[in-house]
Amino acid sequence: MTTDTRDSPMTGGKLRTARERAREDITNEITAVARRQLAEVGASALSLRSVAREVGMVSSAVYRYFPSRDELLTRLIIDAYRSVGDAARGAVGAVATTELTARWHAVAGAVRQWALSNPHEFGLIFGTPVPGYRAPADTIDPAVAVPTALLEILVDSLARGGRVAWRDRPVPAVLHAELAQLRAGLQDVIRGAELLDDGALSQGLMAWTQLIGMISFELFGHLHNVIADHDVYFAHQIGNIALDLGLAE
Amino acid sequence: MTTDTRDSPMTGGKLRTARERAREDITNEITAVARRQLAEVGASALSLRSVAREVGMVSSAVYRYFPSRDELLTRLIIDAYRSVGDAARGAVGAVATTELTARWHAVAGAVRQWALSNPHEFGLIFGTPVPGYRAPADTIDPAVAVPTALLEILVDSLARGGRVAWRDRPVPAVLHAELAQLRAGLQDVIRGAELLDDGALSQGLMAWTQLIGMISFELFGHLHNVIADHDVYFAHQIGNIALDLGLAE
DNA sequence: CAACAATCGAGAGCACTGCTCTTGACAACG
DNA sequence: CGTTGTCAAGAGCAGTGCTCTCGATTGTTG
Repeated sequence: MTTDTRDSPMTGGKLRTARERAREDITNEITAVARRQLAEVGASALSLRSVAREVGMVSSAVYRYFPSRDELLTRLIIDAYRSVGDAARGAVGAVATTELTARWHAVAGAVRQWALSNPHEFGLIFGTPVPGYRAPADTIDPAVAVPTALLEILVDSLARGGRVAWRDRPVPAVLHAELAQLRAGLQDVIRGAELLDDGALSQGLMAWTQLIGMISFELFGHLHNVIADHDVYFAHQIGNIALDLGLAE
Repeated sequence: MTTDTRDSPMTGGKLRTARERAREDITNEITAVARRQLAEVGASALSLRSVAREVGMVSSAVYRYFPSRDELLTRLIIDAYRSVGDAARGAVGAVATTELTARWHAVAGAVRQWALSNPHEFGLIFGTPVPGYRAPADTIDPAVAVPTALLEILVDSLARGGRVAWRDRPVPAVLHAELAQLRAGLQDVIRGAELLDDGALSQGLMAWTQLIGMISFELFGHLHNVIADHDVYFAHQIGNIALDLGLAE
């Protein structure tokens, strides 16, 4: 991505000499330092001035690159989504495609391990939203990586004859319509998404909620005085969820 | 509670004239104003100075009543737990004890409605923990109200012959021991807690996680571009969870 | 009742924050 | 070469949590 120099549609294109390249470098350095400090002190205590100090600039100079602290946080949110998405994809890739239960455990465990290793980043994206939180236009793309990885497993399972735990409940019409729309949107990103009938899609969303919910409980201290060995508890519950999803052997 | 004057064991007992009574009044007023501002601007933007201003004091005076901002927040956390616990108990009390599914829907809906009405308080207790977060010594008591209400329903169901959705999975020994300890602790607060076998207790914890997880997703914006009609989605998933719990008819 | 001790509200002050504005230096482009 | 746009630096503003000091009020005790 550094070789190509022509092919400039209009404004961007080739890296416009020092200025433009320096700007990108410095922007990256600021976000890198910010990410480091975020991991250390958490989002609420992250100080733009402190980041500037570590980078070696004065605080007002940072505003040339980020219009506000919230925009910096938004950038960190995007990075965090990308990071956890990469972790999930990497874990899935290390397991045979046909080993559905193993894949489910792999992605769930990878997300949890990522969260345990980066608690403040997890809190940033799954905890209380920051007040001046940026519109999710740029965030939605990387945010869907984890649920996509989950639903892909479910789709593969359905394709191989797996059936979600049956519930003899009618799906309300309005929910049916919503799920249909969601399924249509998923077709662009998941091959075979049409296999996700209402029950499967609901259960898939539920599994995603359960995964993040369990990690949140563990990380935010709600398992205190409830469960001490989080590892085995998590693994067991994740196994139960796999049964709910009816992952095909 | 204002009539009695004797009966002082040693230090506290009767309200020790003006000083002590004024102190309690002012403490309550500060927390009341803080709670109001919390609901308005959220925890991260809650300013001790702003609270002091609204109360009519100077900021340093507030420190006579709360040693730090974090202690004020801790107090608000306790209040929030109490508030949501009251909401849950109130909802449960309005439903016939034998209507287990209705009770489950009632408490789940009550918690969600409370969260929608008090999003910042929900974020305070179930979102990213505040950095200087106080030891949970005072918070555990009111924090168990909601899960207790849930497990009580499950216990009643088991007593009436209900059976949690069966999963043919062995429970690891260490988890079995943990659940036994948890069950022992629950005996003090839930009559019949011994009916909660490992599977039921696991599923009960899972239901609690699902409930809070779903509300978190809704409130923190993770259902954006996923599900638009949160009401029907929530109700449907809560109904599915009821089936998992095997609530007896 | 008077003297002492504890408590309280107010004010000043410190170090810090996000953010704005101005100033002077440098690079890019005509 | 000169003009224009970008940049880092500094000063400054309003706000924050928190500490300390200082009178004033209240409670307790000799």
